[in-house]
Amino acid sequence: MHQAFIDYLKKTGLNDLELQRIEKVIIPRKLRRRQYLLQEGEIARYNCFVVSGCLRMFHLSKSGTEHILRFAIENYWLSDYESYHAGKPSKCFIEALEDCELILITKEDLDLLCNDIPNLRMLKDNWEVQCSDASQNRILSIISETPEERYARFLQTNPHVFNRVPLHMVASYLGMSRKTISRIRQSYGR
Amino acid sequence: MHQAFIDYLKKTGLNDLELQRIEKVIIPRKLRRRQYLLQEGEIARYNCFVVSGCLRMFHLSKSGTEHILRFAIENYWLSDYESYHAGKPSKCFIEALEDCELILITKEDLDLLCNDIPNLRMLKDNWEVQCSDASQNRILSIISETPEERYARFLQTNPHVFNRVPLHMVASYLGMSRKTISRIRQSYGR
DNA sequence: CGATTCTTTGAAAACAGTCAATCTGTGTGG
DNA sequence: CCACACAGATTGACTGTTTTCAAAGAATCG
Repeated sequence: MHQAFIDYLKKTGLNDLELQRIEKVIIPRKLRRRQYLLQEGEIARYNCFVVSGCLRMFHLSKSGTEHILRFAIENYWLSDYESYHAGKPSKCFIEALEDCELILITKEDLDLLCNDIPNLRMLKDNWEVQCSDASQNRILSIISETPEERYARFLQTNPHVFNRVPLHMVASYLGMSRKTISRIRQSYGR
Repeated sequence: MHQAFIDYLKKTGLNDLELQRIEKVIIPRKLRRRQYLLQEGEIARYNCFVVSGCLRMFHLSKSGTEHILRFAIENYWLSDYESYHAGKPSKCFIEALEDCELILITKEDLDLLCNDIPNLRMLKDNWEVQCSDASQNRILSIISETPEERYARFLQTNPHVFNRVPLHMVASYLGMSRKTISRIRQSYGR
């Protein structure tokens, strides 16, 4: 099942020997809708590549409200990197929104592999750069734009996510109530 | 003047040879209050280490409002990493809020050095992890907390920044108006 | 078809933003 | 040393928007 993962790696120019080393340590995992990959308090030991499916990472406040920090779909990497990097208990949950096929790698294995395989390291560095750019843009969006603008930006930037997740989760991701997102759609279209 | 920078590097266990290599390529730079290190449209060619002083990076919206993306004080690294990594024109400004002493390194030089000096690479990786953790927490804070809570969190997490920058910039960083931040202080103390 | 999940909607209340004026403290130059 | 300018902080009245809560309407799935 993890052929998609291999293909993804091959695009980056890894040779067969390197591929074999990677295949030795990866852990394929299936998740059904509503299953959790990570729960609050656990340590995120794995970085997770999404072969198929869709997940969300969210935080649960004391008052019981969920706040979505990220979505992940095919070809995304996902983990609670704060927990992953520091080895501390996570403050978040990661939940499958659809049935998922995932590839897990422990931080130890991935770090070792990255030391020996420059192309893999590049891949990882690129992903991290992408993430940090996305974070910065998201921060700017939240502090500077109106709800309308944020909605429009999300729709434009993440159409593939938008079409797969319930609207109230988009609202949660954008930091607005579902009432507000409904109102926007009314005037803004769709 | 860049002795502080050398000391900072030494703490990470670099040897003298490595230090010499680094010293060859760094560019000391002084900025006076209100001077810009980077302006919108320019490419962020440098990563910048703050020896002394305080800076802000902000975005200027079409309507003329400034939105602060980050502050930097002593021992922080700073750049518009979106521009820095991709070599694209920046959407932001970086401005000195006080007279500053900085150490600049071009991306090319830093990348080369990091390839040869594992300790330096670790240093850089650590900084990036810190940044991404901070971003994630900031996002969570904005989408899940009330202005009061965000204010309190900033006060607690960044007291050294808080005491050095004008209040309306804290407001801008937190994504609220100065009216709101004033109101909070009235009830919340100070 | 029944049950669950998702989306919209209404009315009331809470809240934050705008604008403009005032107040404060700092520092500069005459 | 004083006067003035300047940047920063607070305040008030008003406006507009968002949240809350709850309930009803759609849509989807087994």
